[in-house]
Amino acid sequence: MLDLRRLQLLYEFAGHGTIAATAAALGYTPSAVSQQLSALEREVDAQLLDRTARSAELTDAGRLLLEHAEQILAMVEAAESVLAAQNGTPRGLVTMTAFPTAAVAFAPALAHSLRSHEGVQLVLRQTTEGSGTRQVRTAEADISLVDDWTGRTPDSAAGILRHYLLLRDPLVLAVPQGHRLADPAVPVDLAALCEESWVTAPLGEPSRTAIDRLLADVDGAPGAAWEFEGIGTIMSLVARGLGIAAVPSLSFTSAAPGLVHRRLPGAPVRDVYAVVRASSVRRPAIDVTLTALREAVRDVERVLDAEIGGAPS
Amino acid sequence: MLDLRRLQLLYEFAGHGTIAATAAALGYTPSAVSQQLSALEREVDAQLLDRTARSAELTDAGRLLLEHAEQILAMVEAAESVLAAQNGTPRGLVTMTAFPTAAVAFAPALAHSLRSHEGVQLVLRQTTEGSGTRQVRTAEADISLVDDWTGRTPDSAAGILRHYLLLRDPLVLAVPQGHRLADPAVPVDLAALCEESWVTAPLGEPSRTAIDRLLADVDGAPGAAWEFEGIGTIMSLVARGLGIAAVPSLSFTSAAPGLVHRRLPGAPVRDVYAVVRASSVRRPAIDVTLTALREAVRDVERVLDAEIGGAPS
DNA sequence: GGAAGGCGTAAGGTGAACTTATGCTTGATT
DNA sequence: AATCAAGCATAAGTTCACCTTACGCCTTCC
Repeated sequence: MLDLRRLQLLYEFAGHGTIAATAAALGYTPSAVSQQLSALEREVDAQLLDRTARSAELTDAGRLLLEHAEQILAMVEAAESVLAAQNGTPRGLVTMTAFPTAAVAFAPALAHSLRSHEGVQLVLRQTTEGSGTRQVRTAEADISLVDDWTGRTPDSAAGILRHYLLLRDPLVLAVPQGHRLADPAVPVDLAALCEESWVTAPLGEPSRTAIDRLLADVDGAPGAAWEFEGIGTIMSLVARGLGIAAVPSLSFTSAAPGLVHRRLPGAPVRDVYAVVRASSVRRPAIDVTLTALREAVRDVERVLDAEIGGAPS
Repeated sequence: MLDLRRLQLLYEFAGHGTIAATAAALGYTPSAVSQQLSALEREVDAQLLDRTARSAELTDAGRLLLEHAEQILAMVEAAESVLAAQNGTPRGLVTMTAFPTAAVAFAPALAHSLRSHEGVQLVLRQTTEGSGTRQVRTAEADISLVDDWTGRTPDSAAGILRHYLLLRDPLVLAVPQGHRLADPAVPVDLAALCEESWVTAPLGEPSRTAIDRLLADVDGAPGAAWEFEGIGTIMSLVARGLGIAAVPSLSFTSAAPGLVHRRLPGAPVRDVYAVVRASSVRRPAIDVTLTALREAVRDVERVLDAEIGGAPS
């Protein structure tokens, strides 16, 4: 293994021309320089200097090594300065997963908020139902956006995980334009809703369970004519007049035109959390991503407020 | 100044994932690795590892430094292997100067002989009258080809310089095709030559002095109708029938067609030397160039022999 | 022909780096 | 729940590399 200090010495020697001058320039004795250059020669097993009684100059091999040394030293210097320059500024790869609605809802605002941090590279991936927390635990992801319909504050697994509440996302009614309920003047009556044609998520999905519960409170059930997977599919079918649906308000960030939303009295609300390992909270890149996430949430809330009217309680 | 061994340690750590495994792989104790990585952190003044009680992993800064370290280490390795690979094989820049005739005469054969030494880069430059030796002394050139009409062996300046006799180059007669003297059967009579029309170099040039001396021996002088500078010019004028000329035989390596040569009885001969600093003889690149030069001389002699017939005495 | 300047080697001291020893924390196993 | 094993950090000691001092050799300049 070559020694950088000796390469530096070779470089300085090439600049000064004599061992004595090199030593003087670096604050060493000539003897030290001579010994170190000899050691360098032993290391590369080649004669680097042509030594006479009163002078020493580079051989061809010395010049060859010098060329490489200059490149290497320049690269080392570059590495040092790069590291010094962005000491403290966040940087690195952040892997984030999110349930589908959140992924599409926050992605644009997130990208915008992170644009000022050039060194931070974000990978955003959709998760299937409920695997987000596991992914954070196993370090498959650094951050995961998860939703919770129970309203209980999640346990943070003995301090390993940390949960940040991002927003509360109520179920709202989606109706096609021109529908009777699209008129804001018409009150939303839960009991009457049961008579409508519904487009719903399959049984077992949290949002389906939530609307079933709500209507069960008034002793009804959605006229579940159509069951489809995927909020996007459901919304587009509603827009085409197939029926009405109950969807989380977040879905309206990417709603097709021709859709009207109505607030549902007493509607269930889901809590949207960011899950992070406690150990990675200190990482500047994670920290920056989390604040960017909160910014993105504010952006989304502002858009939803303007569209749906009135912040979700 | 960063330390390469520590960068290597960082690199190995990144590959093994744990300090203990890194230590085991390199034959160190875990303590040593831990201490050295800590030292590296102090050097760059940044936290490179996220250390917990039972694990340690790279931070973003660590990964950043790792990227640079990989490049640097690769470059160092390349430098080492390059130096090792051509240890002993000649290499480097060789600067050679030569009086004009020799430069054009030897250049092609030299280029051919040096083709097998990829690392040797030759710069060949023409010199003006008599400056070759000075250029070698002052290290403006490594080798210089000089000519000497005196026949004395040159002094080597107290061992600093070294002279190698390359060839003896006689003055020959150049006549145009169709000229009376172009017939080999016609004997060359010095006294009769004085009646010819001559193309000569200007007074003071060694070749001019030489022919003047030769003809003075028979109480004559060239009918110097035309004086021109440059052997090439003179030869081409002779080829066009302007007159005859006496030129060193070397000039015929690049003679225009339509020229015939005749040997001059008792013609002066110049000695062509290669001058080198004694200190640089040991340089492999110089050594290789000198042997290539001798090869080139043999090539040129062979060509001249075939053309002029009979080696110059 | 000294004197000076430059280079190399020998010997000695200092500091860095590695080892050994020890303790702490965490995750797994019984 | 307790013990064990694994991994990391720190403290102290030892070894070795590197720098200095001292000295000799050679060349060059006055």
